Amino acid sequence: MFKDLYNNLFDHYDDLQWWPSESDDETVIGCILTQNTSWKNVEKAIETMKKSDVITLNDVRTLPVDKLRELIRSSGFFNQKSIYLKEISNEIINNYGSLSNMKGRNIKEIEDFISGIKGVGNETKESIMLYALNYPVFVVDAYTFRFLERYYGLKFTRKEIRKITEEEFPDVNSLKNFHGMLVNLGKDFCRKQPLCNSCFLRNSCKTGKKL
DNA sequence: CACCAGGTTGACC
DNA sequence: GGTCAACATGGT
Repeated sequence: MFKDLYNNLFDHYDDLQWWPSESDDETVIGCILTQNTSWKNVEKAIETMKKSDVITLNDVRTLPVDKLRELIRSSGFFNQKSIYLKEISNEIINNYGSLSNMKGRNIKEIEDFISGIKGVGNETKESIMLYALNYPVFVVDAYTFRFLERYYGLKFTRKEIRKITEEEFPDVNSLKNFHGMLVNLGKDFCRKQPLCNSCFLRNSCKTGKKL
């Protein structure tokens, strides 16, 4: 169902090598910080953290929450995100010791565990599963819902999107790239006409933006 | 000035 | 089950 779409996107974007980060720990941190926030603001926050040598989940775990809150200020929602970062770092380290110890386990066990962490909703969970832990889980975000509805003229539920994508693209690299391409597509078009079929995958667009 | 960004929570129905 | 305000910074 989505294979043609994937191939069309791939022709334009190629392999995007998502998620942009230098480590699995940083991926998890980015997953929390990017909640309803532009990636630019997240990059600033991560840079600020790095300057204070806060790089790993264990660094986050041992840092006082007040200090952490100031480091991530630029990412917005810093009061709740600083708590979320402390929560997920504590949970992962206390229960598994590290992210690498969570890899290769029963997928449902890990998905249920992550779901139980405060501050981790569906999309954050899916992002961590796919990009930090390499489980074959598709990430369904706001761009995905908006785009698929316009592109196919159908409304999809999260469950449906995950079922279709995970059956059609069982390899994690395709799932990673598919989500990354959809995010880039969402950024390349304005919100009011994000999916503009008349311009999708063409050189010009009525909105004035180009793909 | 208004609106949005790679969402989540808790309250409410 | 679904809906909704609150959360906060930085860019356009």
